[in-house]
Amino acid sequence: MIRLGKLTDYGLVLMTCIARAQSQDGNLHTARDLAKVSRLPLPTVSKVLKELLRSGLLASHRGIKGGYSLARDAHEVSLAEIVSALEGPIALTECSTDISGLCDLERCCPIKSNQQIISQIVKGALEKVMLSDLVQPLQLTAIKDASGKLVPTIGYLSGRMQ
Amino acid sequence: MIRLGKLTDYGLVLMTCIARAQSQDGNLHTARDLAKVSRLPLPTVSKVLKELLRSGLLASHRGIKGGYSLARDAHEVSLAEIVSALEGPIALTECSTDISGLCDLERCCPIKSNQQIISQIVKGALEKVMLSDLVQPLQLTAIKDASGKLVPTIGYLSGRMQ
DNA sequence: ATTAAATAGCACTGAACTGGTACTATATAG
DNA sequence: CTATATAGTACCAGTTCAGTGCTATTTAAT
Repeated sequence: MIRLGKLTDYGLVLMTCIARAQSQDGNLHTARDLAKVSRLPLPTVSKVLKELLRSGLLASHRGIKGGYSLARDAHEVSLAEIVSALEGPIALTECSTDISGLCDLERCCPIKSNQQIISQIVKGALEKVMLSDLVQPLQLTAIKDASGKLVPTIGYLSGRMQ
Repeated sequence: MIRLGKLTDYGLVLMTCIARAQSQDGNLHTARDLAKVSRLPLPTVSKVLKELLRSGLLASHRGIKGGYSLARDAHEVSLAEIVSALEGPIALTECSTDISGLCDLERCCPIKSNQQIISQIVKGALEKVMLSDLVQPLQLTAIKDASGKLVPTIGYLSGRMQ
């Protein structure tokens, strides 16, 4: 299984919660409130929010009446950014990053260039989905590429899905 | 970083090695030979090959003059299959699998259905790349979908890349 | 038949990573 | 000045993973 850490999962949930609430009241949201809404333990929520802040995806305000809010509009934040913020650069293997010296095979690895491309494919897929898309239900659809093959993509539902 | 275990990485390298060699001589390949070619430690290579065998991606022949070979043509094995064989079902989070009871939020998780779709996107991307594609260099290209957006995809190089 | 070489299938271990927690410092509204 | 919130760091425990070792089984060649 291609793993995404639990904290990243929480991050997606929290960002979605903030985006949902913010579209309604536009206020700041304390870690305490978000923990209650998301039903996640407060310390963990706090930790994740700090990470998201550090990456510039959230804005914060200290002191009493403080809290967190989205730094950008939900339409302008991709899943790739959220994942990168909590997991580091998106790459399927260490070899796929630009950092060298991580892999013994580096000199002669037969598939290095291909791996980078594979990572790019996955990254591209995540870049296509925006935070705003998570606020409302999505539907998986497919389009045909130049050669007639089906390419999975996403789109909004015209009716209700669930 | 979306992680793929080292063993899975090795699996991709080994499958590629076998596919490359097989297209030339068509013989069986012993774990020992593959370890030498891939420059990976023999015990680990052996372990990975056993896994790939168990998943039906490889065929084996015991005894002296034994070895491994591809169970299917390289054109008919997708990366998704290789990854699944070594990592389990492709899903970005446990929530995305069909197994229930793994997540406390299950009852009220606000983005469960979306997560399943996200996993599907990534899985779809991996299903589009076949083992045979790894044997020769790939190039990342982009096509336009119905709405005019660019969709990352892959294609062969007309010239030399490296 | 015997032997050598190869896969099959365990079970084990050491290390790294991750999720989670605690504590202290800092800022701010009232 | 105080209560409440974030900021930052450091730490701990559990789990997972890569890697190893050992034994059984199969098979070709002698």
